[in-house]
Amino acid sequence: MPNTATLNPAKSKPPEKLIIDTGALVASYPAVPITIDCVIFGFEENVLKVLLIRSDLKCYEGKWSLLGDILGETEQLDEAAYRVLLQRTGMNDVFLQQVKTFGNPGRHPGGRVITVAYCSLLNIRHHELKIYDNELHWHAVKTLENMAFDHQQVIDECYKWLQKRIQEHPLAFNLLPEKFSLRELQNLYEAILGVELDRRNFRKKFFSMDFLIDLEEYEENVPHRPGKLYKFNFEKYELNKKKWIGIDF
Amino acid sequence: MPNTATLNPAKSKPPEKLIIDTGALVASYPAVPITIDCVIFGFEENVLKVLLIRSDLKCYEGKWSLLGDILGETEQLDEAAYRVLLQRTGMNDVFLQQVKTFGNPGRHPGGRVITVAYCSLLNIRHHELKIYDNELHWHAVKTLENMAFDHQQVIDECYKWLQKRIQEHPLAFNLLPEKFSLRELQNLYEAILGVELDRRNFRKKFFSMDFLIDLEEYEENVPHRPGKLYKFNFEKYELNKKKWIGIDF
DNA sequence: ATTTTATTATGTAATCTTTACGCAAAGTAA
DNA sequence: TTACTTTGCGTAAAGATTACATAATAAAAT
Repeated sequence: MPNTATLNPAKSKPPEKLIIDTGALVASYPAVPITIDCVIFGFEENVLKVLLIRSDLKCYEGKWSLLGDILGETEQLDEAAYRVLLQRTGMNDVFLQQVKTFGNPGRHPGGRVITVAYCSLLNIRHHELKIYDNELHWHAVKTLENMAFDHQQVIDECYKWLQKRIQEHPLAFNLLPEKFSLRELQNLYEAILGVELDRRNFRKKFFSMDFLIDLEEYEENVPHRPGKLYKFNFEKYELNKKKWIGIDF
Repeated sequence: MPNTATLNPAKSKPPEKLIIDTGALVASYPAVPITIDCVIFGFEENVLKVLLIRSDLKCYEGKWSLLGDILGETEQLDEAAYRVLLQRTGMNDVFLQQVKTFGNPGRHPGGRVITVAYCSLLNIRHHELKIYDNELHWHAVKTLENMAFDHQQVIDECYKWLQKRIQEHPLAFNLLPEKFSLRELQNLYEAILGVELDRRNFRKKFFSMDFLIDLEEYEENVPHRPGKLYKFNFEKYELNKKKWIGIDF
């Protein structure tokens, strides 16, 4: 027994009988169908959007649904999420992260189905959609309605996750073109967080973090003075990112 | 169609045929057994501990396992996690939160089992264990070994979650007695984060947050000058907690 | 009773960060 | 040319963090 266990010999009892046939054990467990749902965020015209399709269930006729699929029998969860993305959008180089599992017994009209929600971020401009089955389209996150299943709740949770996460991690750059102006970056933060930020302080903050590479290039075809273009230095970020957040709540 | 959908009528196709029999649909899905595993953290003698039992599988004989159980057929995920906690420890007023779902197809020797990991925090002193089946005991998190399944990985993820979370949320107070000294609070942070903190600045930080209630009571039976006791003002925290974190990474 | 020791409690100065602004320069449109 | 918008740079005040100093209190040792 490891030295870390603080045993109480008077009370503690070892397992009654060890199970040998683990296969029979697992076969005796009730099983539940598992799906993966992808909340795919994009950013266009200064609006945060999410990719949705029409539900193909009669009882949700006309309603919108997340991109999802059944988990393959030998598939990893992450693997399945990347597969859903690839099958439904044709894209495979996209940010993706598990956010939360939803298991309300009544969430699917056909019986219990548990879904693992993944959040994904992509640049709408860079990744042109090539598949349009089931009216696959971008919808503004702020004005969603007519969602099938519990997908409004799933999106709400992923949106909250994104709002928090984008403040502490360089997620924004997955939603922007590779070359972006500081104004575009600020518009993205303002749209996602729903706040107004001071232009000059925002700029100062990002320059002080020192992860932006000045490309010495300028915006084109803008109806005003063109801004400088930057790209994010992911290599430098990986080496220098904050380890210590600090106690504060 | 909602005004938020940016349709491309040339390419977009509605669902081919709507599914009416959702029950048959769900019944056709492959199903996977689901378990809930609870990573229950406690704090004792300035060491972060986790509650474990002996595995009752022959192939993991002598190895340690998280407290878990199969998800009931009509049970919510959170509900099942609270049930596991109550059944295995006799406690029901404990902090609990979903952290991550683990679905590696090879993680269980008896076949595919997906587990939803919950993180739980409790005060070892306040909640005396009353059930000791399967050698239920506290183990120091830092020196774990001989874990069954992928439970080392599950604990690692929950520990990382805790390290981050405790800096931004008042979780610490679930691990401490209701009345605590600032020294105890600091010891807890130092043990969980694995850092040394300056006593004077730590104290200043917590006083400036202004969520500690000075009980005008003092420690007893300590072999030195007794420190003042405090409790955490959860009501005030709920009203005044930070909404805006700030961009920083 | 006095001294020693450990620990609590409070303070302060220097540095860094955040916030709230001001203003000149560059490009577009009247 | 002039007005307008937006970029880009700057600065001063307030606030937060860091590093370190010292007095006060209680227990234990002399």
